[in-house]
Amino acid sequence: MAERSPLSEAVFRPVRAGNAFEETVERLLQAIKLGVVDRGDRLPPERELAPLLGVSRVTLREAIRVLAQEGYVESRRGRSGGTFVTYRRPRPKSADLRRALIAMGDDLHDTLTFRLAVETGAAQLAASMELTGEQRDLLRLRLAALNSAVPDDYRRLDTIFHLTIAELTGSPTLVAACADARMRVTDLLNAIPVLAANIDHAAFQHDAIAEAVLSGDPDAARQAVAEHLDGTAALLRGFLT
Amino acid sequence: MAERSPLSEAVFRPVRAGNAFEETVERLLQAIKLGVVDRGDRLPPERELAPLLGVSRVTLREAIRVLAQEGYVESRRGRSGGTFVTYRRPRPKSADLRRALIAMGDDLHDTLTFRLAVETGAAQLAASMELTGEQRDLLRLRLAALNSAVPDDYRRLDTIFHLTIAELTGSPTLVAACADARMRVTDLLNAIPVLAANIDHAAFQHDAIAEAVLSGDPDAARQAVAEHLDGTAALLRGFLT
DNA sequence: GTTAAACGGGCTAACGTCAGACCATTAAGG
DNA sequence: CCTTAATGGTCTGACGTTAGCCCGTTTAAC
Repeated sequence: MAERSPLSEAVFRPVRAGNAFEETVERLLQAIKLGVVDRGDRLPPERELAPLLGVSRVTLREAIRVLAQEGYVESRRGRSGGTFVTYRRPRPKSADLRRALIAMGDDLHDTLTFRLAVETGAAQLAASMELTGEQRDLLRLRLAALNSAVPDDYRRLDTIFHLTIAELTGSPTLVAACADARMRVTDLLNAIPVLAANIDHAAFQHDAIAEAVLSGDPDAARQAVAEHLDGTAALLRGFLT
Repeated sequence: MAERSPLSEAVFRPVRAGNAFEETVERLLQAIKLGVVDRGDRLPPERELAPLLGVSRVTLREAIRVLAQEGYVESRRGRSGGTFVTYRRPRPKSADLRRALIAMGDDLHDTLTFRLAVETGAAQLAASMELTGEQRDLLRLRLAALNSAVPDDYRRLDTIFHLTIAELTGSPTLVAACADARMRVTDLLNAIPVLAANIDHAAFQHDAIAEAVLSGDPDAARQAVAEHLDGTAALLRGFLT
């Protein structure tokens, strides 16, 4: 009789996360923090971006205004003007991390679980598909970029590598889900120092993931992603104790 | 430079699927068609449901009005009144299925891929967790209900069984993702006749899934779900040729 | 039998959002 | 150098959405 149950909660959950303005800010932040648009890059012109986001130009501009005030972007007028990303990842501080972790509360388990599910699912599927030459090249390219990243660019290229796996499945919904999942841990990851030892370890795992996907070994791909994400999850949970 | 790429598309996709009214209709249809609220069940009172959906009562009532016109629900006033589900799954017609399949177009691959990813991910995770006695009982209960379902109730209880797996992970986001994925194939599944042979085969697979989850065998759980969903996917794709 | 609680049904005034037109600024192209 | 295209910046009028209040109906509780 539709008592209060997780199923009801899943279906009777909010239809929208906030008002159009807030959601637009959030989405632009996602693009910036995930590094889909890098520092110095230009956002699409307002007249293109607004319809892409399904929002009026007025609303989009309000969102941009806030981001400009917060120092994420800068707008320039005139031909070959536009809105440019100025965001710099802040220096990681473990105090930030603790605060962010505590702020997430119960959502931490939800977030990490969801991320593990969608990313392992994506890797498994990507590895079980017939990939075109272009797709293989793309994955290799992204892996190489990640492996030769300077520390400042590391998180950004790591994100893009992970999303590339999802991209290979050809499911836009799955890519979006992985992007959302990643976004929910971005602030946490950005607060973790990028240490050489960690990078080496991660690089090893990234190679394993790419290798498994390219050689068409679904189980190995899933396993490699699971181990990789479990490492991050354990690291984060460790800060909570 | 943020060219047109799957990554940009993922992050510069619409912030909302439609207006509040349309999304509310869609969500209520989800609740009804997935069978979270069964025929004869009452929806939560408008004054409770509106805030749950994050929408004003006016908007909710407009959505309900449409659903009432379409014959999905009926409202009664007075104490112990409310809005009651009257929806009956229509007789499956293969013409409906063809039409629905063609209408989905490219979304079919996206939908099936996404569903496979999230449901296998959920099963894998559920099987790798320490389940409480209550959780184990819940899963057994839902499996038993499904196995003794009359044909009319079959799809509904099948949906609930699948979502129960996701529920075990304790991740509301993952449950929501599975519910969304399921919703996107509901119309297709409802257009497939419920044949005894298919049910038997599915029952076998459902047992395998539950068994794997309960005995804590992640790989078997994932595998069983994958086989189960691949069967459905193949069936659907078969109708397209 | 009376009362009060729990519903759906309907108003209104304020606010958010939209589409579209127009202005201001800058640099590319001729 | 001048023109024009491409951008951000601004305004207006219409529409969707909201919060809050009150009404009408039904029935459970007393």
